[in-house]
This record gives sequence, structure tokens and C-alpha cells, in this order.
Amino acid sequence: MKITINDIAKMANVSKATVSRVINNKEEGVSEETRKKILKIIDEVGYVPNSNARSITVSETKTIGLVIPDVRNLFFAELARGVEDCSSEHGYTVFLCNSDMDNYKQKIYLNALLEKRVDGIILDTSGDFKDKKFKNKFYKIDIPVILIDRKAKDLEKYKGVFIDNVEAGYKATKYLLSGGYENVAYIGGTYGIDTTMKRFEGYKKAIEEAGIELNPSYVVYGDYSIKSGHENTLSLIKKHREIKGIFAGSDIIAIGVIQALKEMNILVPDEIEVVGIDNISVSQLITPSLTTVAQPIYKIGYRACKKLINYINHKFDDGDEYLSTELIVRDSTRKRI
Amino acid sequence: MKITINDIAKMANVSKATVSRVINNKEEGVSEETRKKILKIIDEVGYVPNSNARSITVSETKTIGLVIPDVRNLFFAELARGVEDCSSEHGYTVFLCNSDMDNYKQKIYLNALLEKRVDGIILDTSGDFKDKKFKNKFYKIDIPVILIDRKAKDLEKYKGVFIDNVEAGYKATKYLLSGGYENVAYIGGTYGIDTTMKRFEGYKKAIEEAGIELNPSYVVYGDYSIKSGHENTLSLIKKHREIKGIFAGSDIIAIGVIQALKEMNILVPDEIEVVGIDNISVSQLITPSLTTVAQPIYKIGYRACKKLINYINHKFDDGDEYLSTELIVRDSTRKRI
DNA sequence: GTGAAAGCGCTAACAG
DNA sequence: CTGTTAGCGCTTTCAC
Repeated sequence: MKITINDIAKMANVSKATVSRVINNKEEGVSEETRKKILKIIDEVGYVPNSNARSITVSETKTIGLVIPDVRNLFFAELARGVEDCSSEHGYTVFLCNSDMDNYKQKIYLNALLEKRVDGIILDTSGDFKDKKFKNKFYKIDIPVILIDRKAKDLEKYKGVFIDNVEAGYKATKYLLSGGYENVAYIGGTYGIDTTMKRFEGYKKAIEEAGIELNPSYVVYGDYSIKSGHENTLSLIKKHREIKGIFAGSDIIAIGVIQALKEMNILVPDEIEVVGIDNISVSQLITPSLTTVAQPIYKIGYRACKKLINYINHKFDDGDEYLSTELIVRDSTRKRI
Repeated sequence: MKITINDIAKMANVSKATVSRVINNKEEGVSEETRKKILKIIDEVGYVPNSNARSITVSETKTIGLVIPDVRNLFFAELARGVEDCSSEHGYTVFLCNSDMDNYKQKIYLNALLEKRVDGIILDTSGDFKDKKFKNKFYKIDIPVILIDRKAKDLEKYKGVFIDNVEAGYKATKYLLSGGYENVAYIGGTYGIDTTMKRFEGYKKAIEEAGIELNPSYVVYGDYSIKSGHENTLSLIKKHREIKGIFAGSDIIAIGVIQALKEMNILVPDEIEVVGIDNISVSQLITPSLTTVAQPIYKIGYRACKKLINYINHKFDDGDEYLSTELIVRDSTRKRI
């Protein structure tokens, strides 16, 4: 039924070696005449070479795996698009995997990607490998991996593309502090993971630098969801009406924060100011629009993919890459003079 | 370097046929003893079967291709997640392709998917095939294809999962009309494509049913972007201040509409009411929150994938599928009594 | 410039 | 229960 290189060879009265040369655009080794003849037949019968068969002999698949928590989150969607653009520019196709921050799912996906013999993997990790046996196996395979967004201890051997999360947290907190008050809270995402804790460090640094004593009850964690931001704000502000500024661990969290504040009839920014991190596209659509520390999200994905492809091609491109962030002031904070 | 089924066979002192039986979980044909022995070795050396090699002999790859305009659009991200969830539940991995509504890109991607021998394709089409030669080739290949969201003439032979766009447009317009005024505009997306025109039909139906004469200058087109909604609103309202209600061709367009109205200091919903289509997640986050005709977006993706997998497995599952929509009333329209 | 042959890693009869 | 053999569709020497 399916038509193969053999069929084309027979129809053209040549060997399949010659057809192979033609479909792979080998400059030499085929006369213009036979090349044309073969191309014509391929076109007429609608032959499509089987890249899987090819891949088993050349041991490269021109595919890459992308593992992110959830495409529905604008942040990861933007990241995914950056990856996909770069990869398609270089002739690669990408497998999309949604891990939901679930270590088990992540393992399943990584395994599937290995079986599919992807040339490399871009990983926004859900943390360390819980399954240490799998970790060893994965290590041994020694497939090119580029990290994005988050690091993890188990993945130290891999390089990646990130932002400086300490700096981002510092910038956000410092800007809040510049409002002339001291009571600034940090409503963070998932406790323990790289980004969350680094942003906390930045928060802490800014607080201490301002000569303020860090109040532990002003620091709470949850996860990276609207709901989490919402709930944490409700309970935090109920206890601490003196809080004047909230540094939200991400824009998504910040949206939940603002929602909660509205429900409590607290005015943003007049009574409480809010700053997020990410600058996802909705940040400017909500009311009040969100002041945030912008990440070059698309670029992170794009660069990570570029880095991966270099890696695959054994091009020297060492070390982690840190892309710069930028504070974007909108309406969830008051005007500074 | 890479370890193969042969290596395992040698280490276990069995033939590769036996190893093959084990890795494919064939119940019969292997004694418990040898099975254990082989499994142990596989585990120890970290062997991962090469599914590409497998796929060339069994002629199925357990992969599917997903072609959408752009994952960064929340609508398509949600769709993609539905597809991915269903596919991973059934052991498939999905290739993500962003066509940007560009027919040429779409062709390139479809071709890549064919070369990769995906078992099937889920296609949110950018319209008809401009390249008729490719169309013929694609047809001849006869790969399972399920359409989502949009239809196109060239793709009539394929079934899909949709909503009733005429009905959706009708619902939206009728609700606006129930506000007690007649001047309702339609700010549509890309002219000519399936969804846009069907929604117009629904608009028209509601208008005519109310005994109003359709005013052609109240109907404008652009594309499915915030910018398009924004610009079209500016120029439309400048000319027609008498408009009291706007039916936006999608939520994304509606966001642009509301932005423009704010800029013009026109109150929503007091002076002009706005209704969208989709119910993407941001619709409830913006101010005013958006009244919209909700599509079961995730479900469309999920169902489409299920349908595709049935198709792949030759399960009888004929005809198009239409999922139901629901008007969700929020704050971009006034209270009805 | 072209073809024959071997082999990539795996599965699928068919024998024993 | 297990091994042998013959491919799957393609690339890659190595001759001619």
C-alpha cells in the first residue's frame, strides 16, 4: 500500500541508492538527467520518505522534546512558542509534554521521549527526580538536555537558560519599599523549588538592605496559581491589615492577590500595592494593570532551543545563560516621584 | 555506544526474539524465569527500546500531529491541552505545530508530520490548500485527520469536532438585542474563514428575526487579535456613535473592543454592551468581566483526539461532532430583568 | 554516475 | 518456551 524508496527505484529503473541520493539532496553522484527523472516520479506518485527509517540508520531524529508544567499557563505557552519557532527554523519538530509539576508524569514523559530517540530535551523541571533509579538511568543515557526557568539539584550537570531570580525578587521588593513603607509581604509559589526560593532571597536582601527586620509571618507559600494567590492573600491580610505592599511570586499569583483584595474592598494601589514577576500578556489587561518584573519569556524558550541545537551539533556553548529582567511599572503601584 | 536489543539478548544468553517478547509484555511465550532475568538486565544497564525501529516494522508510531495557529493564544493552548491529555492517556505523544494561519507554514508542517509518519493529525486549519499539488498529495496519503474549530472546502472529506457557530452568533446577538435597542454591530475576525462567516450568519439571523434591517456598515472584519478588535472599534464607533451593542467575533477581539471603548471614554456596559465568544480564562479577569458564549474548548480538543484515536484503530465513529455552547453573563452587559 | 550488499534496531512468522 | 530467519525502509560503503 504505502509507497517506499524501492517503488520509486523500480519505477525509475535505478537503484534505491540513487533515489536516496536524490531525496537527500546529495550534490554529487547523480546526473542531472536521472535526478530530474526521479524527482518527477516522486512528485507524480506523491512519495514521502519515511524519516523513522532514516533515523534508525543515521541515528538522529530531528525531533526535540519539550517538558513544561502546563501549556494553558500563558508563561509556558510563550516559552513553548519560543522553543517551537527556533526548532522549526532548524528543521526540528517538537514533542509537547505537560507534566503538571508531577514528578511521576515527568518521568513517564521523559521515558517516552527517550524511546522516541529525540535528539534533545528542553526541561522545565518539576523538581528533583523522586525515582532515583530513573535518575541513574536518565543520566547514563546522556542525552542533550537544556533546562529552562528552574534548576534542581539532581539536574546540576545540565546547563540552561534562566533569569536571575534573586535579582528579580530584589527589584520587585525594592520598588515596593520605595513607596515609603516597611510592611511588605511575599506571597510565593511552590515552597522549595528553585524559583520560589531565589525570589525569596531577593526579597530578603531588599528588606535587610533597607534596615528592616524580616517578619516571617509576612512570608507565605502556596503554588503558582490564581487560587493560591487568592487564598493566601485572604488569610494573610485578615491577620495583618498593616501590610502595605505585596510581592507576588508570579503574575498569575498577583492576579489572585488583586482579586482577593478587591473582595476585601481594599483599594489597589491606594491601600496596598502589588508587584508580580513574569509580565505575561494578561498583566496589562487586568484592572489595575500589573506592575511586574518582566522576563523575556519567548526569548528564554528560543535561546534554550538554540542552545540545545548547538549542543546536539557539538558546538561549544558552555555554561548557563541568564537573560535580563526589567521592572515594568503599571497601575498596581502608586506613582513614585 | 548505544545499547540495543542485541546487547540485552547476548547478556541474557537468549535470542533477541525473546527479549522483544519481554519488552512488549507478551503474556505467552516466555517463562517467568527468563522474563525476570531479562527484566533485571534491562533495568541494570538502563536499556531503552528504540521506538523508531519498532515503528518501521509495525507501521505505527504512537505519535499524533497537532496543527494550530498559535499556542500563545489561550484558546489554542486550552485546545492543545485537551488533545495532549487524551493522547497521553492512550500512549500517544504529540507534535506541536504553530501555523500562524499561514498556509505555507501549514504545508511545511503537514509534510514534516507525514515524513515522521504520525498515526494521525488534528488540524485547526488556516483555510483551503493554496498549493493544489500538495492538496492532491495529501489526499492520496490518506492519513487519519480530524478537524477542530474550523472547516474548509478542501477538507470536506475529513470529519471533526466543532461548535455550532451560527447558533453561537445567534445567541450572542439575541442577548444584546434583548437589551432593548437595535443598533448592534458585529466586529468579526478574519474574513472568509468558516467560523467568522458562520458567526455572521447567526448575527444576521438574530437581527432579521427581530425585524430589524441589517445595516452593512455595522459589520466589519479584521483578524482574531486584540489589535484588530481595538482598531476596528475605534473607526467603527467614530462613525457610528449610535451603536449600543457590539458582538465581538471572539473573546480576544472583545478585549480589544473594550480597550478601545475605554480609550474613547465610553462606558461598558452603560453606554455600549459587549459580548464575545469562547470564554477563555482571561474573560473573567478583565474589567468589566466579559459576557460571552462559552465554548467547551478543552473538551473539543479532548474529543477530537479521542475521535482521531478511534479513527486510527478503525473504530466506527462517523460524522462531525458539535459540542454545545452556553451564554455566560458577566459585567460587560447590563442586567436584564 | 550508479548499483550491490550490508546493516541500523526491532518484530513476526515459523520451526522446533 | 525459545531461536532462526526474513524483512521493515532507508543510508552507506565499496566496487564497477
